[in-house]
Formats: sequence, structure tokens, C-alpha cells
Amino acid sequence: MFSQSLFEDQDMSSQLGFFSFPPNNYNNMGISTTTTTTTLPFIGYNQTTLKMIPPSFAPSSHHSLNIDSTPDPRHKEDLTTSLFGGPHLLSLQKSTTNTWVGEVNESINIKRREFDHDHLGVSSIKMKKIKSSRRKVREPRFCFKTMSDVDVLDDGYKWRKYGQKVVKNTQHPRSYYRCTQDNCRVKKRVERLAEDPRMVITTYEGRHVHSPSHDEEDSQASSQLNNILW
DNA sequence: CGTATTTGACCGGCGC
DNA sequence: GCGCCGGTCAAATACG
Repeated sequence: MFSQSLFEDQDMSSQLGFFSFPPNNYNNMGISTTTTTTTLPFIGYNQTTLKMIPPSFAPSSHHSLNIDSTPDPRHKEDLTTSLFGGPHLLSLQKSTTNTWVGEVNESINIKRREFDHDHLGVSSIKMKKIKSSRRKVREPRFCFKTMSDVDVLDDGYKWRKYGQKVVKNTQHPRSYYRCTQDNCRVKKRVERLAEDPRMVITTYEGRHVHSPSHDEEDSQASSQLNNILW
């Protein structure tokens, strides 16, 4: 159901945010933002843009990340990668102990794996502080790609469409949805991948302030999706 | 008739 | 400053 993500090295800053980085409350506090460099295929802030590195060095369940020391330990704690472009590793995040917990896609099953810090080695992420600046708050965002002939996947939430746009160099329009719940400002975008229209890219922005509203019974697709998303 | 969707207008950010 | 482009608004329309 979930296939690996493969994106070219191009500016997809407005379209893709595989994970939020740094967390938006940093911006609220007006303290530094973070820039990242990496040889791994993930998206991070690079000054004002998000950038995707080609997936040729995709991490797998056998080798993953080494996080370099960072001036601010909080950055480390908050570093959460999601949905790597690699064949197996979907996400990696620091647990409360000094270990890393990742989600590994083994065939169709999503499994939780612990990664020994000492064995996180193949590449490194370097983080450095850049000049302090107040920037528009960016809600946490992430996206994933699904092979599907329906555009809007049942994720347990109710959405209202508020826009549709044809984006440059694509033949398929992008649709914009908002969560219908009062006071919940979560949005999502749905589009088809230009290179492979069988693939649906769903991008979520923000956090729900409520739990999913299931008016009908869970479909299997929905609960599968929920296991990964929430 | 109330609610959801459609779709052109509008707006703001960004690059030149 | 201007034009392009992505994101949002909102009036018109569709739908149940």
C-alpha cells in the first residue's frame, strides 16, 4: 500500500514537508531557526526553503542516521524525521532513553524498531544555528505518497474542500481541504504525482485538536492509515 | 433548503 | 516595482 517516495532534487518547498523542522514554537519565541545539511534524502529547513536531497543514499533498516552534536540539545530532542525516501525506514525519532526509534516498512507491514545510537553511522546530519529572525509560523507538515485511484483517502477525519489549483508543470490539479471541526485548523492538500499519476500525494498541515470522527465503521484502509499517521 | 463543491478573483511572497 | 505563482476566499452552483 505504501510505496517508497522518490523525488528529484528540486525545490518542492511549498509542496512538501516531510517533517516539521524546527518546531514552530521556536519561531514563536523568536529564537534561532536551524539549517541542516545532509547526504540523506530528507527534507529540512535550509534558511527559508525546504529542500529534498536525491534518494540515492536512502537509509534502510540496516543503516540510518547519525545526528551530530548540535549547539542546542533541544534541537536533537525535537528532531523527528518522517517518511524517508528510503526503501524501508519511514521515520526515526529519539526516544526518552538515549535510543532512536524508527518505523520500518517491511513488505506491507509497518514495524517499530529500536536503533542503537552507536550503530547509527552511515551518514550524518549537521545542524547549525543561523541568525535569529522572526519568521512566519509554519505549522508542522508532513506528507506521504500512496498508490491509489481515489484521491482523498479515508483518514478518519472530515474535510471540506476550499480550493483547487492547477500547479505549474503538472497536468493534475491540486485540491485543498480543511478539517470541518470547529477550531481545528488542520489542512491537507491532495495531488497526483506528475511523473506517475497513479500516485497520490497527501500533505497534512497542523495538528488536530480533537480525535477522528468516525460516523461510519472503520474501513480497513482507514485504520491502517491511522496506525501510521496518528 | 441547508450544506458541500466549484471556480474565478484576490492576495501575498518571492525572484528578477 | 512588476509579474508569476501558490494558496485562499467567496459567490455561484450543485447536491441531498
